[in-house]
Amino acid sequence: MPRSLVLNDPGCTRCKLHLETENVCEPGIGPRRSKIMVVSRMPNSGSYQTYLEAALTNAGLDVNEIYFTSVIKCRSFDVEPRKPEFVACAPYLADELAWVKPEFILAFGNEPLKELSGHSGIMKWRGKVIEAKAVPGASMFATISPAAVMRNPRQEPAWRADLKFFANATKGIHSNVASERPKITVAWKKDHLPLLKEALATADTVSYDIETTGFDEFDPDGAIVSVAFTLLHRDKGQSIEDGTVTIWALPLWHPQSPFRLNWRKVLQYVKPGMIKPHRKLAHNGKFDDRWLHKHGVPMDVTFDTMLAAHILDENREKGLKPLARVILGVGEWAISTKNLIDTPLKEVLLYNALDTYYTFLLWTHLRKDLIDQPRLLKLFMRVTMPASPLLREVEQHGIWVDREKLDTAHKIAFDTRDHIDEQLMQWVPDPASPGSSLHAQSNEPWPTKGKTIKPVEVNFNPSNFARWWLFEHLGLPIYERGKTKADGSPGDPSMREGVMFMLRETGHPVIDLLLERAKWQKYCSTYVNRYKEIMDENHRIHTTFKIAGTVTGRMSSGKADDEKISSRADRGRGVNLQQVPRDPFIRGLFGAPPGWAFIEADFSQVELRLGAYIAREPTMLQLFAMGADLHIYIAARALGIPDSQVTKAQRKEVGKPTNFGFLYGMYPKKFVITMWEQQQMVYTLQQAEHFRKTYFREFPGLQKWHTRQKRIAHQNGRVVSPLGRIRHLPDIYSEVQSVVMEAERQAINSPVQAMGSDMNTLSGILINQNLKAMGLRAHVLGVVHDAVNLECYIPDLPRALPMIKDTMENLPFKELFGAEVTVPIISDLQVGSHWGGATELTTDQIYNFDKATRDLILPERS
DNA sequence: TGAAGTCGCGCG
DNA sequence: AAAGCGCGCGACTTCA
Repeated sequence: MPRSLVLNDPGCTRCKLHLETENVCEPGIGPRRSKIMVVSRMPNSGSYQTYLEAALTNAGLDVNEIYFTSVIKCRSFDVEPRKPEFVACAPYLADELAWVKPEFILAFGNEPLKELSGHSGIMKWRGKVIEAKAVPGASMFATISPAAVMRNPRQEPAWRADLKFFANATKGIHSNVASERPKITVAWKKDHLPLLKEALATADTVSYDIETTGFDEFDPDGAIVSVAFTLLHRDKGQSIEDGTVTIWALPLWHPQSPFRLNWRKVLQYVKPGMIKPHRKLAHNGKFDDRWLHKHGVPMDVTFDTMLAAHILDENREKGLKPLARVILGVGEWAISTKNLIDTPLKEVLLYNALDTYYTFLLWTHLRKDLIDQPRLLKLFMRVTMPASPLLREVEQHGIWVDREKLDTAHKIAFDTRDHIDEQLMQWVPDPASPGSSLHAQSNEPWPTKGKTIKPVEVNFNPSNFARWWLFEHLGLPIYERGKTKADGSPGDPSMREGVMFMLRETGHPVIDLLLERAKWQKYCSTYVNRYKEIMDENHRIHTTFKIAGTVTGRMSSGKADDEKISSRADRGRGVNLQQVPRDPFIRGLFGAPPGWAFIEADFSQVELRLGAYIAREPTMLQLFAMGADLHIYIAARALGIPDSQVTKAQRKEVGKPTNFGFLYGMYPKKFVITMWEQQQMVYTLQQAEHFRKTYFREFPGLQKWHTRQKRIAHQNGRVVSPLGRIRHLPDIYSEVQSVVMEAERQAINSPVQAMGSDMNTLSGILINQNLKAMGLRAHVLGVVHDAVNLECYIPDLPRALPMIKDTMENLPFKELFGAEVTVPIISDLQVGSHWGGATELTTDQIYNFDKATRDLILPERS
């Protein structure tokens, strides 16, 4: 039905915003039939508009030819527009779009993106050409809003690159086709292969990338579709800039490839060339290296552009495409489909080759940035880069699972959960007439699904059913609610553990059952079931580490990104091996195969030691010098008991949270909560305040250090760890106080966490090197923030154990980083057949490892 | 049915 | 007024 255009309606009362503004329903500004439309979230204020126009002009656009408008039409700073407001405003923008009919649309921020394209997630969609759902045929682009850039100036370069990209596109300039680059040589025929091999073998630098099919390199159907190289040749003494750059592509398993049937042989043929150049560049090379190793090419990246970009700026996007956009000003070159097999070979090769070329160009930029920061360069070359081949090995090797134990645990976990469910069912009423049940405390009817009348199913996980059942039907009190909903209605009643502890006081028997059930449910779903699914034929489980996954330099572990796509029936083999429950019921499922021993080597209290060292806190340093255990020390004081009476559980549940909490800026209120939730111990706020004061009086260096870190963060916008790792803290300049305070706490935490994780990574690297140099039969199995796990052939334990301990306790800080570490670093070794329940060895047992010790810790394997 | 957001908990 | 940090993932809900 035709509808007249209503570009603006000053009398609009469609949502509450009209009450909050002087100017109801502001129309856009600019000429009708503009080729370009810019859409913000709300009408821009004068200063934003000025800033925005200057930036657009700078990008090469004529602002007089642009139509500026917004999704929300009423400008208000007091009321946050929510769903109803967006719904109310939508028709106005739709009218404007129909009226102006732009060819190019630029959306600023997530809401305009969503309104115009239906997609959410501005960081994912920025910088791409997106189909504008509202205007068929128009090209749409999105980037972050000028407001976000003004709040956080570090975003500015990338934002300006986005604007430039957009401006070029409106003029028909596409940097991906216009950019000058060497022509790509494709090895189409057998005769070409010697040329490629020779070119590789004589290259100074090779940038490489593979295209693959299948899920991971273990997939029996997995194959390498193609491989490409960008090569740098230079004569002696010639600079990198003056060298000769060539690009090559080699089709392998692709259906149109001439080498489809003998792709493995072809790969083997060029292999000597591939591994010859001393500098090997790749973007996330660990992935390619895993595949190449699997297919007999021992390739290991020496300069990874993803890792370099991350160490230089841990907050930025690290994908090849966003980096190419921001650093090189290159637009999209990706082929549209992810299905390489159905994509014409020529396209695949072009894409593959350009990946290597842009990786190469990125390297020329990133290496300069690193050379400008020598400390960061050292850290990069000595820790970050060597971590890539180490973790490549670790991921390939996997960790051994005791299959029989796993089967038993699986059965126990599911049986236990199901048994608890049966008991809980006694409290569940007849769905038809819940009110008439014996236990009913209310007449509220059984809940239904969303807006339908379909009844929800019984579900004891936190769900609509469980909340209704617990808080309506059984009438238990609501102590806590979740976040207020978008429409302003109160959040759902919380069912978290801490709340359940409080509900215990009601004496209702379902509470303990629910608490117990939650534990077993998690065991079932997250652990035993997953482990069973992903265990390979050698009873091993594999993870994927992210070297550039955290802002502090820690490694993270889990599934690879492409394993997370939920549309895939098989959801990948990866699993997080850094969050295996300490309960021996789960942790004890992992271990070393028969004939081998499992070793967990962890740094004792390392972050606390480093905190004391970095803060130069005299009392703590003295206690550590005396060999004290500060977690026991502080747990005893919090609990009001002698040191000797502190149990392992109390050390973990009271000592650690208290030390780390206060070290990193925790306040008394949270201490009270922690004591209650960990120990069900009641501290009053006054007692907690007193305890905290006592803590800081006892360790006076901490307060000064906190002040120092805050000052540094405010002055420099960043903090630096003793080994040179940088944490940028743009939020320190926020106008919102709570955001600033968060950044201040991060300024305190980051150097400590960064140094601990870099030490741990370095340990893994050096231990692995030493194992190889000594010819020991042992493998690193994983890194867990302050621990390195290994498996070792039992006869080699006497030589491996002392080396591991020595390596960790005597890291070459001075030689590698020029740092003088003045706190004792201690490594504790636990050895056994399995991870959970391994025995901690004394120093004497480690350095004089004998049969008696072996029989003690590995009784069934001696 | 998939995508996105929230909650809660596992680890350090 | 509000205040440990760093992660990954499964279950649930809502929305298109």
